[in-house]
Amino acid sequence: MEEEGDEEGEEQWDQIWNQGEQDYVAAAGSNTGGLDRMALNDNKAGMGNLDKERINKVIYEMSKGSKYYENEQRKEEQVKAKIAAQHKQIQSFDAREIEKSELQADAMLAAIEEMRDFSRTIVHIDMDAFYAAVEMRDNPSLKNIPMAVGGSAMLSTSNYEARRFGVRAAMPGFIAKKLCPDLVIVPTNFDKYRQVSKDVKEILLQYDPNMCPMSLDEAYLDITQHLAERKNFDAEQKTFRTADGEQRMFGVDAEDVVQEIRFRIEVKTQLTASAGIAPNMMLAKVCSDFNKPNGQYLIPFNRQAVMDFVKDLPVRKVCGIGRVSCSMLGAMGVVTCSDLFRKRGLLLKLYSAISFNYFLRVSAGVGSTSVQRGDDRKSMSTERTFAEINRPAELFAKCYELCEALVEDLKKENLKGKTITLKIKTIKYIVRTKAHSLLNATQDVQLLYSTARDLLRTEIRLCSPEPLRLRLMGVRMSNLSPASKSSDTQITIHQMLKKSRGEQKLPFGAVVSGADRFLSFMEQKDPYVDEDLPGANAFPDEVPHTSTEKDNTEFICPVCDEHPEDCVDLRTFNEHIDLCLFHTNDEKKEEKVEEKGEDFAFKCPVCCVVLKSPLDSFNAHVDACLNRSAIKEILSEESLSTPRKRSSGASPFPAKKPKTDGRHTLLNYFKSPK
DNA sequence: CTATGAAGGACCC
DNA sequence: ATCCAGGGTCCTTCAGAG
Repeated sequence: MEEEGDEEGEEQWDQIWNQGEQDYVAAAGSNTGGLDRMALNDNKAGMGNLDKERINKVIYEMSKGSKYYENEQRKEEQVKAKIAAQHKQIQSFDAREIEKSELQADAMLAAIEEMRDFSRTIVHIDMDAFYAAVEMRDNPSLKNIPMAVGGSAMLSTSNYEARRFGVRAAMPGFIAKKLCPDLVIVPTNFDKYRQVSKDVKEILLQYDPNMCPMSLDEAYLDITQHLAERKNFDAEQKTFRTADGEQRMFGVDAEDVVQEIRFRIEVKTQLTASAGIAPNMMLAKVCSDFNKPNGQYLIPFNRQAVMDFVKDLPVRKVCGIGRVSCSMLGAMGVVTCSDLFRKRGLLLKLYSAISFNYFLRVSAGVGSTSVQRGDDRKSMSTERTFAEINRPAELFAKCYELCEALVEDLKKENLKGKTITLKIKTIKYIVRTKAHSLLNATQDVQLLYSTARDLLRTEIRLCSPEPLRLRLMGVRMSNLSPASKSSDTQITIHQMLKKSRGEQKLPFGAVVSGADRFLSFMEQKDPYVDEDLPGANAFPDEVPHTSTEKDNTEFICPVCDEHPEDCVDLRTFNEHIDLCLFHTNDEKKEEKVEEKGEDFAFKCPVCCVVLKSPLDSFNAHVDACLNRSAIKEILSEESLSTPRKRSSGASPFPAKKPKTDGRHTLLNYFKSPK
């Protein structure tokens, strides 16, 4: 979107350009109960102060007392504490230190100046109120009325009518409705936006084949090459016509080219775009916001022009300096980019090298000039907000759902990953993440779930005997690598279990737990068993009276991995899980494993070897077994090329292994000569 | 002492 | 009556491993 939700520029910044400091001071307005981060926080010109006050008041009235608001207050306190700590630190510096730092900073600045580059013409294109504009285009009845795209929980963007009421992106729909009772909220339609985005991209690619899209509605271009070639264009190559046949010819300068781009976008999509033209990406981005909507702005390609532009530019306008940084900087009197320079001595001492370098570059108006498409993605995730869930069984079920969804996405892009992160948000909006890395990357639902489930289980236990009350759960996969061809043909644990199910008695260990089966009949969708299971519709509280037959093999507890005999239906099963969670601590569990050591053997579902190792080791073993190609790489020998054929006598795993170094034992084993 | 993984945040759209 | 998203990236800090 062209605005971040808490800020935007609708008209030229004339009135707001020098307003940074006032904004900062005024932000702690009385209407928001002193909570800066709740305020409308807008820079919009053309909105009377009265309106602003009213809007902030409505937002505050709607928010105060809510769990959300309380959490915002908590976060606000944290920021205040950070600022206080910073203040204390500042006071500990003496003037000479600062002077010394200034000299150092000047040296760095000289290096930055060295790298200043005016040779590239960078353009940032930004579609105006993109989602809203698309919806209005496709449904003219939405034009001229305040509307927004999103849901009652959150708006993605709003049209300009709605913005007059203070309705904007990143605002929950129910508050927006309060601000503007006539507001029409239409649901997002990403497929449509993607299509429009594609149409726009097609145009942009003609000006820069390496064009770099940042999202559906914005992109960076380097039109240097195009400008050079354009000099030899004939009239026809610079002429475009509207749908009505009205034609227009464009010039050869950067501004002409951008006019042309925007013209073509509008002809093709009936949507307007704004653009910024500058010697680097940082400036181009700021510029595209300058004459929004449907405008463009160019910063002349010389040092003086850049410095003039940057002089009074509020740091908040710079991409990368957000709400928190802005108030931290504001607390030491830094509001504009030139303030960054003035306070360079202080900043050097206060911030990390990376941050400080970034600040210096901003102060000098220096930014990146290479619009390289970022390489491959780093992570993939799914998360969902829901009405409170606190029953463990339901939490595990949600977790499984998310894992399934994530795996589906991973497979779409043919990716596998090593690190699994569970994200939870409590009903108090407290966010926590827990991560665990596997030995080898995987794409397998069961493996993903078994890991995520363990993380979730730990969290549930952590707050025991209180229930874990969540409003959001998410699963992320990182440490990604392409799922190789060999892994396409690799035997999945799914298939493996299907095969071995008949002859194998439980336990399978942690890799395939009871939760899987439990979930599978809850969802009427069994991951690896074809037969129908009882109680398909029984979740969570309804007892499947239709099945009186006692088949407790299906009730395998995701906590203790056992199938307790007293579980005859879902109700008793849920009770068991609760009991298990709240009365079994980790020590007990480990004792159990220890105790049962001898008869508690796991049979690897992949290589069929029986392992008498702790659960952790067993998991590690299966990880390894599942990824035979990886093993091959480690080995590059013949001995384990067909792990499944190994005789049961020769375990591919050290029989007894201290579980503390489980992570590397496997590797060591493979490396060491037999 | 350093390279690394986990956890937590800030930011962006 | 309802009562603040979801998909990413990058940076910082901390702790334990090598």
